[in-house]
Parts: sequence; C-alpha cells; structure tokens
Amino acid sequence: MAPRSRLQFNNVLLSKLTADDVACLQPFERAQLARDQVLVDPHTPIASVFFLESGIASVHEVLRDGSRVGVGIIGFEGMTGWSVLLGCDRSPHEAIIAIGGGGALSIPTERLLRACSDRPGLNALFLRYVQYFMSQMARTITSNLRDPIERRLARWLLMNHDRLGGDEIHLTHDQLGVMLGVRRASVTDTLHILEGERLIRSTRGVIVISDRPGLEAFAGETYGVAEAEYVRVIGPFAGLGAVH
Amino acid sequence: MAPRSRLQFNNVLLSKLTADDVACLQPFERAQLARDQVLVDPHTPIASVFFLESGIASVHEVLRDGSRVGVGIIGFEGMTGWSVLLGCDRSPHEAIIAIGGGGALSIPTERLLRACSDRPGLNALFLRYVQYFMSQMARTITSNLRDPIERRLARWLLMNHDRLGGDEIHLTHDQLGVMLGVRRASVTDTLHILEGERLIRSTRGVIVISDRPGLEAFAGETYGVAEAEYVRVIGPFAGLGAVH
DNA sequence: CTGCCGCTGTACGGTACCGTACGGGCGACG
DNA sequence: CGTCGCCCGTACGGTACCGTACAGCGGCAG
Repeated sequence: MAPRSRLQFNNVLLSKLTADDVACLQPFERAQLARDQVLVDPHTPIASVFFLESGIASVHEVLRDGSRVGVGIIGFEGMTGWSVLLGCDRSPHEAIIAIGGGGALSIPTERLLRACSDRPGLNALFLRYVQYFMSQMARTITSNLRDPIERRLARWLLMNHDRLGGDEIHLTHDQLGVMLGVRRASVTDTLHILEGERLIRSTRGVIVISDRPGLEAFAGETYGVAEAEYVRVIGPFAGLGAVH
Repeated sequence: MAPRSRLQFNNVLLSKLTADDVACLQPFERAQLARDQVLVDPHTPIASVFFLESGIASVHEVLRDGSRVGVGIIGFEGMTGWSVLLGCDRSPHEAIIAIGGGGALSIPTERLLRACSDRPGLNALFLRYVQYFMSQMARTITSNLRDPIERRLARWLLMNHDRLGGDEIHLTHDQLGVMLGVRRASVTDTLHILEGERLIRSTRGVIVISDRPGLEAFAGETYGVAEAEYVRVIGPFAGLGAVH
C-alpha cells in the first residue's frame, strides 16, 4: 500500500490520502469558520471546496419562503462542494456552519478538479464520500418518517458527537429544530425527555452528552447504519469503527 | 458538438451519449422487467446496472424488521447501480420494480466501469445523474417533513407520470404507502381527496391522471425543483424542460 | 445599572396522522 | 362455480405532533 500523508490533517478524507496525492492538492488555504458562515451558496458556482478540521456544517434545502430544512451534516470526516466532482459547478443546497470556531482547509475548485483528473485515487476517495452522504440522506428520510422526535434528536446528537472533540455540543434549540424539521418548542421538550433519561445535560446553548451508550440504545436502528457505511467505504474515524 | 447516438434508446441517459460512447458500452442485454423484480440487492455486489426504457423502479431502505421506506424513484430517465461509479461495489439500498412490463438494457458492472474509465464523457454524464438523484432525495426529505399527505401524493404521482408513456399509473395503494411512508388506508383516503378535486381518477390498481396542470398546482413547491435540476444537468425529457 | 435581544421554558387548543380492524369486491385458479 | 388472495373502502379511538403565544432568564452594549 502507498504511504500515507506525513503532514497530519485533522480531516479524515485528507488523512487517507497518499503524500503524493496531497502534494497534488497543495497549497491549502486555512480558514477559521464562524457560525452561519456560508460554505456553499445554493444555485451559485462553487469557487472553493472546504475540508473541515473541526466544527460542524449543516446542509439545507432552502424553500421559497426562506425557511430551511436540514438534509445532512458535515464535519471533519467530510467535505463540502462535492457537486463539482459530479460534473456540476453548483449545488441546489446550502452548506452553512452550524458550530463555528473550527478550522478548515479550502482549495479552489479548479485546482481540485485538476488534481482529481491527474490522480484517480483522489477522485475515487471523494466519490466514496458521496456514496456515504447518500446513505446519510436516505437514513434521514426513514428516520423522519418513522421515528418520534426523541429518537431523531438522539440520532442527531450522536452524529454531532461523532464529529466533535468533546462531549459538549454548542447548538441552540432553534438550530436543532431546523435540522430535525420540527418546532423549536418541540426540541426543548424533547431535550428534557433525554435529560430525564440521564442521557444528556442541557443548558443555555450547550448540550452535554453524559451517557453515549445509553443514547445509542435510545436511538436504536436509526443510528449506526450510515455510520457503518462510512467505515466501510472510507475507513474508521474518531472511535467509530476503531479496532476493538 | 459530437454526434449523438444513431441507435435510438428509450433511455434518456443513453440517448444523450455520442455514438462512440455507446459503442464502447455495447453490447447491451435486453431484459423484460416484472413487478417486484430486484435490480439492486442491498449490501450485495452489483453484478449489472440497468438502464430502464419503461416502467418504474423504486429505491428503498430496508429496515431490520423487513419493512421498507421509499427514498427515490427511477424510470427511463435514469439508471440503477450508480454506486459502482462512486467506487463502491454495493449499495445499502434496494432497487425494485414497482411498475413492471417494461424493458431495460443491462450491462455487466465490469464492462461499464471499463467504458467509463476509457471515455470520460460517459462517466461524467452518469455522475451528473447522481447529482440529480441527490436532489430528488433532498426534496423527499423536505416534502415528508413539511407537506400533508395530499401534496406528497400529488408529487409522487407527478414523478411517476413523468416517467410513463400515458396517463395511467398502475400502482396499488400499498405500494404508494411504502413510497410515501404512510399507512395504506391513508393513501386510499388521500386518493379520494385528489379525485374529489377532479385531478385524478382511481380504480382498482390504476390511477389515471386527468388534470396534470391542476395536480402540479396542487403539489406546489414540492414538485419542480428537482426536476429543473435534472433538466439543467442532463437535459430535457418527455416534455419536461422542452422548448416551449 | 439599564435596556434589549437571543435563548429557553411552558401552555393551549387543534388536527393530521397513526394502529388496528373488519367487511366487501374483483380476478384467478382449481 | 366456488373459494381464496389480493385489493380497496371505511371506521374508531388515540396521540404526537403543530401553530401560536407569552413570560423569564442571561448576557452583552451602552
């Protein structure tokens, strides 16, 4: 197997690349991401793609009345702007920073595309991430249809937890409402339920995961399938799929 | 612009290819598809991909208890098994014939992949279809969350109508229930509502679209966005996006 | 200190769904 | 010609949500 990149990136995709592949992408521009920063503007040419190193971006559909519905989540395991790899210069969806303060590596679309055409391994890895993202979306469809809010919330918290360093998740109830497609008030109520089960603690703007295994049990079938797909097509990350 | 295929296929993707690209894919195997025939078996290597020429396949998540949830629809505008183009030999989802009696062209995965690596134009077209399919899924997420069943049903009927020759849709209420993620009984009730609005007529096993513009108006924002994306990335088909 | 704004808690009636169930018609097959 | 399996119609109570609304609390700016 080819040698892995020596430069350590905190982005999982980049860390799976060979040093040669990484060299072909260089230089990256480092960016510090603030909450609500837009990484992909819908229906607008994508100038750069971002590889997050920390923090969370969420992917939204934007409706005509300006309201938003969450369709996916991206952290240091992924990237934004994959549409350009599918031969499209833009995306119908918005990618926006939900949890800021983190860093990211960005690269102009043009250079990414050139690198991908020169080095098939690059392209292949990123396309497998697209495969994973479709699994995530599919699971969101079924979870939204079949699960009560508590379970969907548990799933969403777990997905955030996977992508963050510690046990603290800095999200407001409003943001969670958008991601889950429910009222802000429903989020409040539901957080209290999870808190009553001693799975989390919740204070103003912060949710603390206090019983991760319990949360997984609570989420049931809704969490785990897409994550297994990630491990299968990309590889383990942050404890997920780690050797036991 | 390069010449298009002279051999007329009833599959939109194939019809957009140049004759040289098509030659590279040949020979196709022609298949007649019966209802409930499985085109993609979840978590199983994909031996062949199918380009439908008529009929409808639906894409499902399969849950542990064996129940299914619809996440997408494929007709003569698309293909099954795109996972292999994303570098994965299998898919977590099932593709199964919902409306049979139609034909399809199939090609072994291996030959497809060889052709795609020889001819970038092939690969690019199919990847743009993946981009469209993600739009379709995203729209399903928001529609399931925000729209009452009537509107979701209207959307689903329109999507079927786009992919069929006439105004008759041969689907049972059960099948629609799976696609929409609702009870069979809810489908029955909702069909009566649409019938009351004189948008459709419904008899045993058959739904007839009698007022397509009315149905579009009824569906509202839920229908049209993903379809526009198809026209943008692939091109017009069957009246959709046709020059006016 | 004061005011304001963003975030959270809570309440209330309303309704669009669900699970379940049962009966009846149509078509196929013996 | 009877019977069986798939479809469809309809009913019923139950509940998990929604839209809306309002009040309290925390922190930041002035």
